[in-house]
Amino acid sequence: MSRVNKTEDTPLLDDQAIGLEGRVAYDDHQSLKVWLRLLSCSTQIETEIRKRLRAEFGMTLARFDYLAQLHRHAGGLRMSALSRYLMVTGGNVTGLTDELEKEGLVERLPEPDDRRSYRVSLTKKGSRLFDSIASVHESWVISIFAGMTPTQKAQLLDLLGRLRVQLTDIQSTDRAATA
Amino acid sequence: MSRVNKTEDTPLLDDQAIGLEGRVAYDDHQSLKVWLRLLSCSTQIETEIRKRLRAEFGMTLARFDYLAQLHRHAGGLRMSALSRYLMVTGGNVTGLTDELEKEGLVERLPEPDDRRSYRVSLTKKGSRLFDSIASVHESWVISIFAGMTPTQKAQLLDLLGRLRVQLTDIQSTDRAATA
DNA sequence: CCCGATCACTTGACAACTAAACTAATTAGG
DNA sequence: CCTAATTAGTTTAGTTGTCAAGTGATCGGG
Repeated sequence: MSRVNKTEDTPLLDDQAIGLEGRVAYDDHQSLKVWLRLLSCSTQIETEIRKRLRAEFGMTLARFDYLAQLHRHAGGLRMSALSRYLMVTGGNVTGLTDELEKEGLVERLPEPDDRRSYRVSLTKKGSRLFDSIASVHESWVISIFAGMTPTQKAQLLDLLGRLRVQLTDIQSTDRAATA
Repeated sequence: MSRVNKTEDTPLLDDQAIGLEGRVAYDDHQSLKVWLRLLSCSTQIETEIRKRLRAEFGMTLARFDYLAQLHRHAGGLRMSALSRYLMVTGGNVTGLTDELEKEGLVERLPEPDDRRSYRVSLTKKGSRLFDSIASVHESWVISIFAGMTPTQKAQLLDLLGRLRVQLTDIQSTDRAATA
């Protein structure tokens, strides 16, 4: 959850120390401030949504995400693809699938071309359940962003887009370094 | 980690469905898109930093955050205050304190006015360790935000500030509802 | 072919966190 | 004072996720 400092924006080191150190040069901790605030917002929203999902629907955020991915890919998904979309490990997907299948919300269908693999898909019951939760979920998100104008939201979306570009760059160099 | 949809920005429901539902009215899923992208960025940065902290310093993110809070509050902090700053439960703080104390990085000092309470503080060793990590940590963050100009970072900081205002509003009404 | 490498998924051990019950100290009202 | 309620921290059990080893299916070069 927390990273360094959620509630305040004071630099971790004073400017003089950084200046002497000479390593990060004259950024005035701006990047650190942005990151800490970004993290703080993200964590708070996540906590709030998790709390409401549990309180009103007895639903876990992980399961909701799982169902949402299947909803978006109506033809079903391989478990490996789910693992990538959800950004969790395969072992976790196996466990979630077991539970959701036991409750009749999803089903493992055999993959004709590859007997190692399953195609996981929403059942009618799972689809109905997701639909009933999704619109309420979106109304929560809308209320969280109610303090921003559409223009501001568009700006935020754009700025985060730039950030995302940098992130994919960094992660591809990580992979290159490992390989 | 994942929420609904990290890798794409396609709406969960098509516009027509929302229009018929009439509940969230003409937002065109903009808020949902922003939230998903915000979450995606935050999670990716967090994962990246966690990975580097472990690889280069054998340090957990939770412990680094813990040390950072103590560094910012040089006089030491009560464990309850740490719990609030780090946004974790008290039980978690107890466990982290036990480990860090065992390694000689922090110390529990008795609180003269209140014998129920401790004042946790960095030791010299803990302080040195944190200093050595903090500047490298900030350089990582700076490189992650390297794709944005200072002006863009300032904009992002401002927009997230607006979001945070809304969040504190929502959470105070939550508390009021519970009480 | 076939054997080694890879891939899809499963399993089990473990790490990190939460929630709630618990202990001990403090505060406030009668 | 004394007792009830609150507060600080600890403990325990349970949840959720990771990591790494294991199993069986598939692919590809000799």
